[in-house]
Parts: sequence; structure tokens; C-alpha cells
Amino acid sequence: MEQKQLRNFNITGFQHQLVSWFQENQRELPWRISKDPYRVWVSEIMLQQTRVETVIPYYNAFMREFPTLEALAEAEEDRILKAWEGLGYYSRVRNLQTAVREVVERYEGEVPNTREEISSLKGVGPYTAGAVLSIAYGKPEPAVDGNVMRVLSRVLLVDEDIAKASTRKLFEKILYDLVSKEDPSSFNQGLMELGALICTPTSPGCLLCPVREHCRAYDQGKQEELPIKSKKKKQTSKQMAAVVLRNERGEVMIEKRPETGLLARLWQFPNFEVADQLSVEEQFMKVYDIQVELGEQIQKVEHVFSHLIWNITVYEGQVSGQPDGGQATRRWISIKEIEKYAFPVSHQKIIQKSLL
DNA sequence: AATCCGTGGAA
DNA sequence: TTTCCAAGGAT
Repeated sequence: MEQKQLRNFNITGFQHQLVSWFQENQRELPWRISKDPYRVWVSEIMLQQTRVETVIPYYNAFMREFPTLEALAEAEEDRILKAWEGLGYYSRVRNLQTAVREVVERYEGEVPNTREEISSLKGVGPYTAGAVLSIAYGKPEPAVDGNVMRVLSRVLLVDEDIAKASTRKLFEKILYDLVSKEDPSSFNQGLMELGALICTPTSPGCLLCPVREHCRAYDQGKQEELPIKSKKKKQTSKQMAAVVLRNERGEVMIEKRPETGLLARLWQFPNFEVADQLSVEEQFMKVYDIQVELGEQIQKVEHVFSHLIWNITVYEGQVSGQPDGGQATRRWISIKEIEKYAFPVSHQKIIQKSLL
């Protein structure tokens, strides 16, 4: 049974105008050259919460280094993290490799083409499943992202909070009826492209819109009031200290972050959250069990995450006692070797200002 | 359902 | 400056 939002809605007219508009106006993007499911998949993972312009150079470089599913499956984890360095949400690329290995072992290297199977892969949620199925395999599956929710909120005058999971599910139900069965790929991409180019969050270009005649929000002049989206709470901040620590050879100490959680498995300079009671030097020795003499503060770096802010004070330091016991997660490296390691953006800033 | 997980650009 | 947010997913 059709969703109530589609009553008295000209489905076929909407489909044809959207698909035609997309075919004539789509941007030339590197992931639109091929329908290779692997290439489509990689692009969709990269594009999660990330702008097209940001993704383009990463995508091109990634495809040069890992041209096939097998190449990615066989790559070393440090290589894939380096390829992702600066993109953020690093679990995306680790999950992608886990998933690709699953495809090699369990699906003979062929990306599965059913929603149930592809959704079972690490990092493939409802959106990515629908995107790959429709774009690479031409299946009439919904692919609901932020663009789609914004566009359909306006076109169908839906005032549900798009921050809620239940609202995404509502749009999925609607889309099973609304998606073009002739060209699901162009339809889904057209919805997103429309959201990116015309039906933008602020100041939508309604006068240029190919589906304006179908738009209930435009009809009522409410396009600027939709979609409804509740605000998320703002970040808490932490005071951090980081140390560019050198030994007698002039090498610098770095360490690998933990297996899970924030910035998992990236490399960083030794750092910790500062407490008021002890000096930064004493706190360092307590955390790392290395005798050091700290020099002056050399810079301050702010690192803004989606839910957290680090205010990092960076110090220079010298090992003063016996060298460190040598833990597997710690490494002394020369400046020349730094480029081999993947660092979070805040630590890239430290490198640029203090080491290069 | 709410929180965690990055980053940079635009308004 | 602050806020929002961009082709979301895992827990």
C-alpha cells in the first residue's frame, strides 16, 4: 500500500523530470566514470558526511593505489589509513577493508547485489546499501541521505524531524514507491544532485528547479522552513598537552593510538589530558614512564571533533634519563620518516609548524 | 534513542 | 565568531 504522502502525487511525472534533469545536468565526477561496484562502493563510503570537493582528490589517489577489491583486501592497514589521512571518520576505511576481505572470501570477489547480503558487510548501512544497489546494479532500492530527506521534506511537505531514525525509515518506505523502476540509478543520484545543486539547505534555487511544479513546499512558500531538524548538543572541550620529544639522536617519539575509539590506530605525538595538580612534566613522566625535560611551549593547536574539542598545548622535550623500555606502540623516528605515518589533523599541524 | 566518530567550508 | 552541516554507520 502506498504511503499517504504520495496521495495525489504525480509519481511518473516527478520521476521523468528528475531523471531527465539529472542526465542533462549531472556533474562530471570521477566515480561516475565507471559502474564497477567496487568503485561505486568506495565513493559512497568516502562521501559519508563529507563534501564532494573534499573527496575528489582522495578518491583519485585511493583508486590509483587500490584499483581493485583484491588490492584493497591485501593492503596493509597502515597504508589504507595513510590514504585516508585527513578525511576523518577513520573507522570507515578499516571497516571497508574488513568488508572487502569478506567479499573476497565469501562472495568470490563479487560485491553482493541483494540488500540483505550487502547490508551485512561492515560499514554498509541502509544508505550505502541502496546507493550501491541502485547505481552499480540498477536495482530500485531507496538510498536516503541528508539531501534526499531535505528534498523530499519539501516536495512532499513532510515536517517530521529528519534527525530522527524513524524519519529516515519513513522516507525509505516512501521511496520504495517513488523510485523510478526504469532508471533507479539516475533517480537516486538525481535526488541527491538536486539537493546539492538546487534544493540547498539555505536559499534553494526554486526558479531553476526541474520538479518545482511537484513541490508542495514551494506551492505554499514554505521551502525555507523545511526540513525540520532538531539541534545536536555542542561539544565539550578538554585541555591537552602534547610533546615533541627528542632523544640524543634527534629522533622524535610517536605512538600508535588504541585499537578502538577516537582516531583509532592513527599515530600521534605523546599527549594526555592535563590535570591541575601536577606540572605538565610530572604528568608526562607519570603517563609515559620516561624521564624528560620539557622546554617551552611551542604552539597551541585546537582540534575540533564532532562531539569534542581538544585544546592542545605543544611542548618541546628531551629525554633526560635512560631510554624508554620500548613498547610496541611507541616508535622513535627520524623527521624524514614522518610522512610514512598517518596522523590526525591536529598532529599534522604540529608537524608542519615544528618539524618541517 | 542517544552517543560516538573527523574535518573543512560556507553562511 | 558561531553554527551548521556534507552522498552515515556502529553501538
